Amino acid sequence: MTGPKKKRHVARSPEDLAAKKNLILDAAMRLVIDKGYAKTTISGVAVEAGIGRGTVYWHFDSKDEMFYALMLREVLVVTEGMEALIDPSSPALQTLDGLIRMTFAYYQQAGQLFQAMVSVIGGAGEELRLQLVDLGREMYRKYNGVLAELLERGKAEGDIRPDLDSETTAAAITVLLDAMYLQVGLGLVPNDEDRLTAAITQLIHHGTAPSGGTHA
Amino acid sequence: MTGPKKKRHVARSPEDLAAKKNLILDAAMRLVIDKGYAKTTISGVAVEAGIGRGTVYWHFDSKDEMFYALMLREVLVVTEGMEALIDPSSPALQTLDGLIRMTFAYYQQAGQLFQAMVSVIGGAGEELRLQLVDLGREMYRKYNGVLAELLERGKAEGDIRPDLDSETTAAAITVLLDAMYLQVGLGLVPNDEDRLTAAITQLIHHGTAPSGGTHA
Amino acid sequence: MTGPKKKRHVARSPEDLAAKKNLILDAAMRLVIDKGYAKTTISGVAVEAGIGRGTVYWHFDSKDEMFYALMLREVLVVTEGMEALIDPSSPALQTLDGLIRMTFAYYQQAGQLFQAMVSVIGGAGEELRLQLVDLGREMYRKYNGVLAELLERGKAEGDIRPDLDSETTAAAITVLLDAMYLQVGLGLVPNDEDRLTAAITQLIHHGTAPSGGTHA
Amino acid sequence: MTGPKKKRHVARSPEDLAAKKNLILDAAMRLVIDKGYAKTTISGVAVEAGIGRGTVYWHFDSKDEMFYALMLREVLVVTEGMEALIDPSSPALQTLDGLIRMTFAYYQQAGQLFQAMVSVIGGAGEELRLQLVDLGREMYRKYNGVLAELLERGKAEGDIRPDLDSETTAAAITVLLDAMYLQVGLGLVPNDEDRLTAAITQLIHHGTAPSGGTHA
DNA sequence: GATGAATGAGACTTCATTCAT
DNA sequence: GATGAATGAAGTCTCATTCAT
Repeated sequence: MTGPKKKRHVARSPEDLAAKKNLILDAAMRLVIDKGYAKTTISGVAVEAGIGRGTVYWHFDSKDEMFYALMLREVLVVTEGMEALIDPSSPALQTLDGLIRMTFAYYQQAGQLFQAMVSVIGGAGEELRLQLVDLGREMYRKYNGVLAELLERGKAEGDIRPDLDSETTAAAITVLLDAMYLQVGLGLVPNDEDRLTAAITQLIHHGTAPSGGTHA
Repeated sequence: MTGPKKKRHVARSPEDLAAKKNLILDAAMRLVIDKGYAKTTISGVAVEAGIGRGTVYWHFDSKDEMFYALMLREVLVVTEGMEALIDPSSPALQTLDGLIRMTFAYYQQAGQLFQAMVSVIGGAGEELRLQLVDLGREMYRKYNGVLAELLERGKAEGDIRPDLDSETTAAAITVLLDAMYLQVGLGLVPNDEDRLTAAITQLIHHGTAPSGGTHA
Repeated sequence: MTGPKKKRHVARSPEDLAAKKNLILDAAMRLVIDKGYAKTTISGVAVEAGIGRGTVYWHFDSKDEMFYALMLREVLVVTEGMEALIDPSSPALQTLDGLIRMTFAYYQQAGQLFQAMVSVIGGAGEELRLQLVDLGREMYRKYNGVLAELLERGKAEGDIRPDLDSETTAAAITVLLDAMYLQVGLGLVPNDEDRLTAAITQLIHHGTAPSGGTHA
Repeated sequence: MTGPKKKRHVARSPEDLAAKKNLILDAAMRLVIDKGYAKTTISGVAVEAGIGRGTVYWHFDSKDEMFYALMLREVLVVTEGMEALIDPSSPALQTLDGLIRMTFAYYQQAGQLFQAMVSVIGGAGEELRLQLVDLGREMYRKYNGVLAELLERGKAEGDIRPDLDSETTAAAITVLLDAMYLQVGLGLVPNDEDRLTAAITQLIHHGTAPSGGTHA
């Protein structure tokens, strides 16, 4: 033996285990954002997390299982944040505006999640791919549901046109917010939270027609 | 040589060459849609195209170069289709509606392109990734430009609110159309071209506010 | 410490230690019979034995050492059973017949030992391999010695041809009995103890020649 | 590029391919005899064969598939050699003696096959294991069949006791010859072809009973 | 005494790329 | 022009072994 022995931290309590898992997932998240799923290696994750290669496999059964755990964790963070925003006692329209603003504020996080997820879906094996599509479907369903409910509530409160197709419009708003990240990310639109929120809010509420217009 | 010689097609003219290239790219497109970039191998492309493994390398320098050529080809098909639709002599609003309808009609193709591109971006090396981001940026810029111009023309024609932020709204509409595919693809929204077009058109033109409303 | 403490059995006396060792070896024997040496892991042995992974290493220095201990234990069981059968006061021929019958009765055990041993020899490292070859050599030498002695005694008693090559014949009988397991195990020969004993006994005593024949 | 490029021999004809395959199998056979299946690595085989690691996978789908091909090849060599020996026009007893002598002469080869096969069986995965047991069963069945037929023919020719259990005896002789290798290999019995053949022949023909004896 | 988290060497395998034919 | 055999870098994963608790 020539070199000094490496210190070894051993997780003993369930909390330690969860913390170690999160440590690994943090490293994986950083790498998948930086280089994509395909170029993210278990070896790299171990180095980034400052642990041994085999340790990753002690906490996760396989690369794909690890990435599923990562996506699940991230999705929970985002959806829980969203749900916390809903306040049934305030007007629907106000909550809707808040949701839009929150989504943009979440961009850093939600956008990375979106980016990571398509990357993983693009590179993963058949099984993980299906699981992730399910996960994404669930997340969208929840988001759509919240929005559709808000729109319906807005109708009842007289702030939303009664003939609006709530479900489809909810889906449209969802993707509008989500995918907007792409354009921001590509640098095509300045990342100005106020301007973005204003433009989207205006578009959603009043559309492109002139005020009081009767077009089509 | 002991066995009988195998037949092989020898391309002679430039047209043959281009045709062969397209044959390979067709195979690659099919595979990348089906299994994603990471699981699409040069070997698989050769088999799918019905040619020898080495032949792919006679037509393309590398896997990444081949996928760049593929993405470029697909982007051109979509953007050229879009540009063909612009008719300066008809009202802007009518052209905008046509563009929205066309985009949904293109979904099958544009959606696959979108899907393929994120998969390739997620799996590709640094260089190809940057090139593809550039390509996507260019495509979006073009699409955004066309839309912004239409919106501006609509203002001049009195069909669009003069205070509308044309650029940001154009970007919003672009991603709205693009990303809507995700939800359709996930089966969350029924793939009904008429209903989709109507909902999006309504949203864009009139927003969610009640007709004639004065909501801030 | 946050969780409740797990019960654990603590061996105190030497007997407990030996019992625990045997518990582990039992588990190892089961696994090596079922899946072969290569696919038998320390982890699997620990689970099978119902103890912790690290505990195996408290009782044995290494995987190979553990398997050597296992093979040694099994060999002792078989050879001791054999030696108990020898009764110098009864006729050699009768003892020989008893030995043959006992060997077949032992098949379940001896056959598993044989099977396990070749598996371990096939998968083990150089050192264990040599030790096991030594062990096998020793076992065969003992068995051969007993047989050769019986044959010699049979000659003195007039029941065995005086010109018989006792040593080689003893070796032949040994392998005949041992390897017969393979054919039984492969299902090529019915596992009928009486028929097997009769055929082998006949062959050993009288060969294939017609009774009283003078062939060759 | 710093080093000189390695020469590369490319097999083109089917004969070249078969030769290359055999080259690889030769290397694998040498290694599995020397170190056992578990310690024989694809990497090692490639080095031993003087080719690249990946080349092994061009010719064989997996390690197990390669070893199945190896076992099949070796079994064919041995069984074909055996069958070539059968001459229906010469007396059965003489052919039997020839078969015994041949088997000992084959020991170098057959013994290695036996040794390799148990090693592979001990270390291989479930599927290969079952295939090899099938292969061994087939080989034994063939060998047993030839011997049983010879014994039956010997009965008809009056050289063999008519009450002999041909099938069981054939199985006994087969394993006698096969497993005898173990003892020779262990150095317990001198590898003297003449002495071995004589002892076995004597045992088979006349057993251990005194000439003309009426024991049992 | 006993445990299980942690480790890293090394195995199998895939696949982009090269090149003799 | 076209092919497919050959190559080796690199990735995922297993598992014997160590050691803090």
